[in-house]
Amino acid sequence: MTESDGNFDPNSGATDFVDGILEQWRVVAPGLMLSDMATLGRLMRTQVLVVRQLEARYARHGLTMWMFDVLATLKRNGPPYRLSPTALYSSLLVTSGTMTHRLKKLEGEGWIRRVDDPDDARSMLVELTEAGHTLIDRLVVEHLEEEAHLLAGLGDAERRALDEGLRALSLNLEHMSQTRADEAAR
Amino acid sequence: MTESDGNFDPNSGATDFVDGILEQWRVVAPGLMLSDMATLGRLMRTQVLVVRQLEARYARHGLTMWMFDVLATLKRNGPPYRLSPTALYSSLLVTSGTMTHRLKKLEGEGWIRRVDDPDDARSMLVELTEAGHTLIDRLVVEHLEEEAHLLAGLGDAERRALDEGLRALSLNLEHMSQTRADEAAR
DNA sequence: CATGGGTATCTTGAATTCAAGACACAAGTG
DNA sequence: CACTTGTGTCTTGAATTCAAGATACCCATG
Repeated sequence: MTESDGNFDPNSGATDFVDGILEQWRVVAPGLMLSDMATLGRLMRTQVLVVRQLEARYARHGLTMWMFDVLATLKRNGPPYRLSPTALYSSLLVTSGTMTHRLKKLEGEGWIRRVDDPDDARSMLVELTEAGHTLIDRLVVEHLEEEAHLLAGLGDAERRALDEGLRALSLNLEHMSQTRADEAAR
Repeated sequence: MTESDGNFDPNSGATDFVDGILEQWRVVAPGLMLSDMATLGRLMRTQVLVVRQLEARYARHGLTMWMFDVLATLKRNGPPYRLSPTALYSSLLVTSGTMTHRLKKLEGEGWIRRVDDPDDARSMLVELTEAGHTLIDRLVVEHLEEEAHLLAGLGDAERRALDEGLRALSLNLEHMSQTRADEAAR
């Protein structure tokens, strides 16, 4: 109970990396409201650690996370397993140029194929090849395994708190960027 | 209540982007355990959205997030506001090469300075300049403002769940990578 | 004090990403 | 139909990152 500011106390005994950071700030700049920094700092840090674990898993097959992301997006959209580059990069939060590059690589590996869009001469459609299907079907299982592994150490209450908290944040942020987009569109 | 699998239900009415993804998987590949994917998918996505907001804020001053990270690390460590490159890149989860590049840029802008370590001729020490102090003192306040803004839409319970959940995940992941590091060191 | 293993920093080259813009086609308006 | 505006994809150049290795120095051991 060494909380002297207006920050709330996340009970618990063990301290993580971010706790150390907060303690440093309290010394150097007393009086700052640090609880938001704590939460978002953990978001940043855990994201990096999760990415590292997942990347290590994909690397066993000579793959990277972005390859999984693209193939999984094509797969989960269902038959005919075909999407436009625009749909892909919008869904994955990257730019069109990034997607062009990714598709070139994936096509070179033989996991996707590009076909002309019959309804729009500007557009291409990207679809999974047979090899692509085989690959992503296997990878999804491994992906879920690895994710389960990453969360396996959490208790039931923690697991639930994490899910509810992230869900709330997700809805909040999506609402915010939606609002921003609407404003920009006027 | 359209939950047919063994996944638990995070109550609530509104659906976020990840809910849509899960629904697609349920159709294409029924029977998968998707709750872990949901949680970690939200972690990934919210991280990107948070980074975008913060970057936009730094950009007002012609800065980027990694600049803030380095300067803030130097500041919060307190007098004499001096750290080795190794301490910096370890703390920030980047490689030594990345830190070399960052320090070169920051030195060019006049926010840090490199001095020889009197105790170890292999080492340099990086310290904040006067300009660096002025800059980071101002930026920290803005940073906290922006973070508060990002979390402002959350209710009390959600806010607390997010914090506790991320804290548990953080401890769990740090423990995992610690274990891995120990094993590798044998 | 020689020497072998360990540490700290930097360099190099490749990969990935983005922003900005080029270009072609689409679609609505008059 | 002509024209303006919007959309979809790709190209280009710069920035950032990492992995791997080079180099210099530290330190414990004999």
